[in-house]
Amino acid sequence: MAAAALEQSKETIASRVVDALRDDIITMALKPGDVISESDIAGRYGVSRQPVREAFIRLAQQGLLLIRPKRATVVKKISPVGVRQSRFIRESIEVEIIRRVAGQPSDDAADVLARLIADQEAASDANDSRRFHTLDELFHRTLARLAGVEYAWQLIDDHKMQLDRVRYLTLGVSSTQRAIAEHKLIVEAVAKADPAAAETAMRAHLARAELLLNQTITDFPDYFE
Amino acid sequence: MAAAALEQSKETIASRVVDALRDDIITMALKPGDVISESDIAGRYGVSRQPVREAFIRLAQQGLLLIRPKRATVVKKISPVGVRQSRFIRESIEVEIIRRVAGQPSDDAADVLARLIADQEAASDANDSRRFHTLDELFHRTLARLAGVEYAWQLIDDHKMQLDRVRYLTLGVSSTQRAIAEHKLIVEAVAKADPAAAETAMRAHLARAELLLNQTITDFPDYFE
DNA sequence: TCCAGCGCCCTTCCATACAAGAAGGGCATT
DNA sequence: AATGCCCTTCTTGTATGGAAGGGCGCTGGA
Repeated sequence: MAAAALEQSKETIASRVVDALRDDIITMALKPGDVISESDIAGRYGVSRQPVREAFIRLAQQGLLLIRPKRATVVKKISPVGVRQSRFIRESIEVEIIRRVAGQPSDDAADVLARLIADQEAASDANDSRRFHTLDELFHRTLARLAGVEYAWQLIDDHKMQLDRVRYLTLGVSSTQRAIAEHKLIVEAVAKADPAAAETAMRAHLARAELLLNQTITDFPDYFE
Repeated sequence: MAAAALEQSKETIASRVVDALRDDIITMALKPGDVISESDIAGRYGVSRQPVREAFIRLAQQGLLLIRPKRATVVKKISPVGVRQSRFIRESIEVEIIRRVAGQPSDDAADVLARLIADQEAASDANDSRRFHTLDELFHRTLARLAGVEYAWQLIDDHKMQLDRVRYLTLGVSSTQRAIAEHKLIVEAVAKADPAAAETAMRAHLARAELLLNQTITDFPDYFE
């Protein structure tokens, strides 16, 4: 794991440590089950234990770390049950969002979404799966904005980190072509102002995460509870 | 505000402070906009600044406090937009839950729910609005359990704190009779295994929170952004 | 060979001291 | 009288030392 010096630009040391650790966890530089300690991380980044401790608290609340008092702090293993329930939450909210958007589509909704899909195709052609992932996220976030509940997306974002770890393990595996086709189906339904079709398309799209999860559990059993 | 000594039973000092402060905030002993400081609370409870500081961090992440670096820490005012979006999230999830429960009702589902409603009627007759509120929460939580997504309720619970502050301001005002009637409608739909009717009933039930919010904003404008 | 007890080492937790920034009031200058 | 500067006094942020407790291995006995 890269003991890179923290970027000196941010506000407090504690928040820099939070960002650095979260990135390490999501990118699997810190693996589920890894044991870390305050003094360990403190020494690695050349800061005192106090800001590291506060970073641990924040990340523990986000479900990425597990602080076992007087014992140790470990990178939380991924809970299949938790991931499935996160997916349930996401599906509930995104279905409600797509119903709203398709029910009362704004004038430029379809245009904006179509443009995003075009970008995704470009990223797919360039085999840039990292960028594709970013655009995929932006697509869903844009839907939330169009429904007037962008704040709700922040919630999904928080609880999506678990699934993001799974996704990172399978970067390049997932079929971008298929995801794009599904996005197109969703946008078509929005253009036709057909909420029922939009809901069906969205559920089908999100259902693929279940397959991804099952595949990953068999590939990396040690990372799961 | 009562400077009661923290209950000595819990785990760490920090977690005790968290519980005490959260309770003070939700019950409006600490009002939105109130300025507090680490040393202030530390002196009040007879502990050092450190655990108080960690409690502040946790509560800030839950959206109850706002830490303004080097300046002060204030009890967050209630954001109407935030409350509405929390309600959107809750409605999305609870609708999905009730659809599941009504779609594939377990044998004893209706029985369990009917028993809860009976308790609510007892609490209502006794004018025990505090207990009624607890039972109301248990009703919804039970639905989540029946749908197999109890974890999802924890999420709602976190984001419900804002609305709980609103609710506390209007304790006794809300019509318990009406809420009970709505609960009965929901259970009837579940008993009939009619997801569409259950969804309609649930949406109607949750829609009342909007009225509560608007009423409270006009009654206590200082507590809102 | 097995097992119980003890002690070392590691962890997180708490207390205290110091540093750095922000804000407001008083004072001097214009 | 008005305005700009400084200084005092808050606040939160960071560093460090010790306290409390759990885990694990060694050691002594049976």
